[in-house]
Amino acid sequence: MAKQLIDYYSHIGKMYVATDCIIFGFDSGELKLLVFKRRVEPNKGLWSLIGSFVEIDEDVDKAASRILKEITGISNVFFEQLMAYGKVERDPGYRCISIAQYALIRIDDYDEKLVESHGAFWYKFEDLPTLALDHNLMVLDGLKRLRRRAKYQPIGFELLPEKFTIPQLQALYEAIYQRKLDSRNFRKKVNSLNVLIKLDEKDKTSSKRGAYLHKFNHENYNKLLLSGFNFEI
Amino acid sequence: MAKQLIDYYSHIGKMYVATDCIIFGFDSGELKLLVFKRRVEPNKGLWSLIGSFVEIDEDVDKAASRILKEITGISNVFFEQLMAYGKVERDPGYRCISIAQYALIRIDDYDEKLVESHGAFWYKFEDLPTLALDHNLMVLDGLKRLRRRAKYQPIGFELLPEKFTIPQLQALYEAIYQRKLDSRNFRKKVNSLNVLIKLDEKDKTSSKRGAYLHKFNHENYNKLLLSGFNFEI
DNA sequence: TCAAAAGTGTTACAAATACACCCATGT
DNA sequence: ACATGGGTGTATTTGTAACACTTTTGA
Repeated sequence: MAKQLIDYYSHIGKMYVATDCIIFGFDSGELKLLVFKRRVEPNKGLWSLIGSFVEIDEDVDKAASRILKEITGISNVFFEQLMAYGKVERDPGYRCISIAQYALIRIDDYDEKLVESHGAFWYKFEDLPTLALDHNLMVLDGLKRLRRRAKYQPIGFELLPEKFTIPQLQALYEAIYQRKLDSRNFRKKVNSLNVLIKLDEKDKTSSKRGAYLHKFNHENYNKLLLSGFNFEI
Repeated sequence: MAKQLIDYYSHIGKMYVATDCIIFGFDSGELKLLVFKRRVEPNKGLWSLIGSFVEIDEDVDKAASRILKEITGISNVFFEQLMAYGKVERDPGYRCISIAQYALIRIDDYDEKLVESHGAFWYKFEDLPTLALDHNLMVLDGLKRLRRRAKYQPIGFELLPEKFTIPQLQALYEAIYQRKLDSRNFRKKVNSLNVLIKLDEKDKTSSKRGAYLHKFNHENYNKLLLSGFNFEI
């Protein structure tokens, strides 16, 4: 089949494969999405996700790493494939299948200049504008996945800076689920996981009293990932 | 970008897109997978999933429907995209990205002749042989997804015939999770969902006493799908 | 009459939820 | 001194898990 089909698409056109990144961030207590002014047709000028064609000698996930590195300057951004979008008419220009990835970023971390030089903007999730092509659909699917995933992996933690406070963590989960959580129950749950190390420092940026900073116990965190885990809140 | 890139891949080779189907079935109390003797290179003669290239003017999910229809003779097989597999070296012949789909079949339903004429075989899940390319990986990922999905959607029901008994339903879940379940707890849970209608008929194929047949209350079932749902067992 | 699967309830334990007040500090 | 967000404990409810016997009937 390989040989007969090496020119499978030649008489009818070409198949393109791209990958697009749904980049979630968390800042000022709000869930945000990184979007870009589109510089190419179709839909030039619209906001869109950032993406790229997949090179012929490049793994799909490598392509996503490459994009994320280019945009954020960080080379170990957490990301995971969402799914492929393969409707014929999804891109009016030509036949292009896009593999959507969702990525979680610690907004503190990323190189702000790089982001700005790419015409990017962090949109609050609720205020998201119409995006190019089928990108709004991708984003909705991405959020659904994020929510589901957050229940059986401590995935939300990927969105926080190295050191963070419990109220910040709670605000993150409130942003993901779009509802208020009870702080006592939340703390109880988080503590029971045994993955946080309380530091002696306080963060006073959001209150006079200050909240204790915490960091990860990566060892326990990894154990937790393996043993399967439930963060139903 | 569309115009500059219309020949993006021309100097280096072509990008192929295929879709492969992980077809789960359930029969004689066991979870099974439909596999095929591969008739084409690479890996000719090995068992493999059934798949096809995606036509240039064909939606990816339409391609999957087409394959499933061809093989099983059924046109409304339940299936869902798993994810795209995009490693460069996944197919040694040429660059081909495959979008894996997982499908659930009521083994009673399908056209047995069609399946046989395609060189297909229902393998017991535990006895699965080495499959072509990265298909074993796809299958493992597919099972993981099936298990996770079965917890928040009554997806397992798709694998059963129109009329089925509670013990059959339980055996199905036991096959999916590969562990014994307590029949009293199982029945309690199933009943609490309010999606089954008990019929007056009995199925006596597996016991002298016979077990009551049930069918779906599709209305309640759909409500359940929407309201989010928990089938932790 | 017996073998084999179907069907049925209760108790113990664990987890989720609901709920309200004092604390520390900068202004 | 007061406003603001941080931090803490208990009681109730809900759901999960463990557990064993009786029923039906064809062979």
